[in-house]
Amino acid sequence: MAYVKTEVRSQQFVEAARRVAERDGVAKLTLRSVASEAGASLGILHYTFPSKEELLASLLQDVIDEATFAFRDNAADPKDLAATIRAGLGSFWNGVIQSRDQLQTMQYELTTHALRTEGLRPLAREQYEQYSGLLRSWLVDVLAASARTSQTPVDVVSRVLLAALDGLIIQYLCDPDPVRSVGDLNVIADVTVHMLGA
Amino acid sequence: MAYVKTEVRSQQFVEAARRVAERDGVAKLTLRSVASEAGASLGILHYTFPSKEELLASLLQDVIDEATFAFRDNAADPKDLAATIRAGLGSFWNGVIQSRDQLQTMQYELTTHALRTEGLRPLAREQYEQYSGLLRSWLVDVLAASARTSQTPVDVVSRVLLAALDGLIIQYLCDPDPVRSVGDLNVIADVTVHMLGA
DNA sequence: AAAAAAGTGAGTTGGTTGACCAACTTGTTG
DNA sequence: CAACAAGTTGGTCAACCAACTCACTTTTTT
Repeated sequence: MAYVKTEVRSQQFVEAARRVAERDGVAKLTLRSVASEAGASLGILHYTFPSKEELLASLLQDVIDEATFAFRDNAADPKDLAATIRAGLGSFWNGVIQSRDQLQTMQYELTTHALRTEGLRPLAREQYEQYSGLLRSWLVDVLAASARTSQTPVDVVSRVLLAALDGLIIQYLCDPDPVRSVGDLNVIADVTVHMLGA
Repeated sequence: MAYVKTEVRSQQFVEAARRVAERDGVAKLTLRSVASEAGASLGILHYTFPSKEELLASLLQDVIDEATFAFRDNAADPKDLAATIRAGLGSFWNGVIQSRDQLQTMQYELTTHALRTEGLRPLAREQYEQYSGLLRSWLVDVLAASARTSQTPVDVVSRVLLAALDGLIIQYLCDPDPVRSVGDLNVIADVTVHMLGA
């Protein structure tokens, strides 16, 4: 095993942990499985992450940091706010459908695990603050592009929108029907426009 | 341990399993912990449920069967559909807030577990069909009371509403702020009325 | 060249887990 | 009431697990 700075090694382990958690589930993530996945010895894992909880905290943080909804790709049309919203949500949903289900499942597993683990609970909160924050800034941009202000507070809209998308993902995981989910998504888009007050 | 029919024993174990899963998390639900919780020996548990998966299937089925949103308590006001919706969702949300968080957390744990377990996956689907079905029939009743028809297909409305509520629950679990959540809920109520086409 | 950092691999401790079984007790039935 | 089915018991099993130690080697830094 090559000699690299702990910082780098740490990142490698986090990536290995992510693969394991995604493939086998958070419940089956053990230090051994992670070490094996990373092709490293158990000793060095323990050297890098003194405890399993610290590894999981880093994994969750990594998942949080990575979250960047692919909204910005679509240029905001100043004239048609509704179309911009629809396009943004559409490209987001494409990402969800294309990413294998296991990634989404892992996120819920991580969240519930964090809720059950005293030391990780703040991260669960941070996770959702990050998500709604991303949606919020997207909405702010979209509104700015069409020189409007929202009727409902943007904070509220972003949280409700996040909630709807979150629930839609769960339903999609339980019954992966692309047609149905896209139909539901369009209604969510309409409803979002309505909240913004069009 | 008294001799009782397997059917009864089975129900006792499911109840014990529910208590354990709720209190300690699905991950910590072991045959031993369930047997101990039920005050029974490990052997009789294994006799009643030949495998852990069968026990979990029964538990999930039990959770599904139990689901009855407390909507019907509020009489539908034929004149004010919006108020009826708001009242219904409000009483539902009261139930969520009053029920210890752990019950909700357990439901997500059960769902993700079912998604990861080949034999249980159909139950995850059934779970969400049941939930959206309950919302659907409530909406149908509410609409009927005010002699209206929905602009958006009721199936779609019930799924989107379910999604929003589901997501709201997760956010509430991660950051239990009653004031914020009730504010968000009211927006969801408005949006629901909008979907129905008022 | 010395010190510090990174990595190794084997081993220990003290557990938990799901599955399984032989023997036993109780209930039921012919 | 004998026989059989149903229910119950305590214990065994092999596998796995997290956490940690330790003596040691290799690499990097100073």
